[in-house]
Amino acid sequence: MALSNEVAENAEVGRKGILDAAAQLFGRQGYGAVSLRMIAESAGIKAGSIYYHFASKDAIITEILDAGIQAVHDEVRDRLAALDADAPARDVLRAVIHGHLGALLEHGDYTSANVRIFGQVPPAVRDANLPVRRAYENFLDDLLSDLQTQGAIRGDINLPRFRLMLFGALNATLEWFDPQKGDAEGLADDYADMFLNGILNRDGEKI
Amino acid sequence: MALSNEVAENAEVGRKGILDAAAQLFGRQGYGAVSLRMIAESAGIKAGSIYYHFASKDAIITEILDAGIQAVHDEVRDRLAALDADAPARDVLRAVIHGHLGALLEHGDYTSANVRIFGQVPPAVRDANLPVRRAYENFLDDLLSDLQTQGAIRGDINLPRFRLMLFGALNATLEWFDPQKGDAEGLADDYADMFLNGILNRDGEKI
DNA sequence: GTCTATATCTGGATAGAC
DNA sequence: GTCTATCCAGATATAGAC
Repeated sequence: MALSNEVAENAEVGRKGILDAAAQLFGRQGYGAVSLRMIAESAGIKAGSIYYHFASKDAIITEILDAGIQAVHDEVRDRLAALDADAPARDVLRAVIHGHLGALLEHGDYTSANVRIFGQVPPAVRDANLPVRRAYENFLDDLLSDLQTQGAIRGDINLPRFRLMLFGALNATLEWFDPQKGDAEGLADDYADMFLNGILNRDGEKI
Repeated sequence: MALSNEVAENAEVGRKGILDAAAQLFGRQGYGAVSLRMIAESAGIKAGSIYYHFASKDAIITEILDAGIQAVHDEVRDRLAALDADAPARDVLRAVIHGHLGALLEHGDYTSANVRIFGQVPPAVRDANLPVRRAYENFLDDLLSDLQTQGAIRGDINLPRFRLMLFGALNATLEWFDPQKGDAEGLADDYADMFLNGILNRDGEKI
């Protein structure tokens, strides 16, 4: 009986256990600071065993990076799908911001690992992640383009530049926001308000 | 004659040569990817010689991080000082954005190194950089607070949160903007416009 | 599928000659 | 102030037992 139990326990670690442990460590400590020994210990196995599942450290990173983008893309897509077909532009943009920020701050080590370590990995690994990134960028650019054509977004806004600005601001929240202490949805509300309406007081114009 | 020339050449490398080489490499490749041997080679000396000037790799980083923040702080302060005393809030905020972005993108390896590697260095090094960061943050918070009291910034804007959002968006430009190809001042104009006025079309409200 | 043991390399750091 | 030579710790990765 002991044998079959041990086998079952070992089998549970496996590939996913390594990926989960690695994603958590990379997201918190960065690419260079995390060794295969640390990943192995966190996953409950020995360092050498990792090579049964992955060919290299970079192979692990590559998979984590792709999963991270995909999770954000999926979350944003789902929130948009939940809207009414005739939802106003404000709600569409809010859904994007809430989805992106929610995936980043609340769901998961893969998304935060992606944001944190993408700039630190070797160029070859970065290149491998580009197709998935591009797909998400194109998805958003199409959406924004529609909103601008409809007249909801000002015509003089440079859309790719706005997207880069938005991503920069949203992704940077990882560096200081703690979802345990603060309210991620409230943060998304504040950000959406600033992006959509600006910070200047317009009382003078309205009156 | 040869002797004195050689001494002069060697003396020119020294402390500053090491810092400059290190800042450039760190800013481009990240903390973990840059070794002391690489820094030494780029500075034109051997790795062992670095320890005449610095006690450790972290001592080099610490100095670069402080210089980076200070350069941005100085640039923003100077641009504000160049304004008329009764300059409108729009111009004050524009000066901040132009100064921060200008220091980041055009003047120097130290500022970009700071943004790129701050999240990668050991905690002790990060802590050492905090006082200089805090000083810049407090400087901006005081400025924003004045503008809000005057009624220029909407009363319901959470100022520390706006500052974090602003920094996130501005600092992220390092990841994609190339000042050789694009116009940094034009970029600052676009960003300032989006932050101050928002991206939504307001024609309907005005008419 | 995981273990132990180890090969190989590269990193930061030190000592002493010049 | 810089060089050469070297120590030592820690990294990725491999080989073969179980």
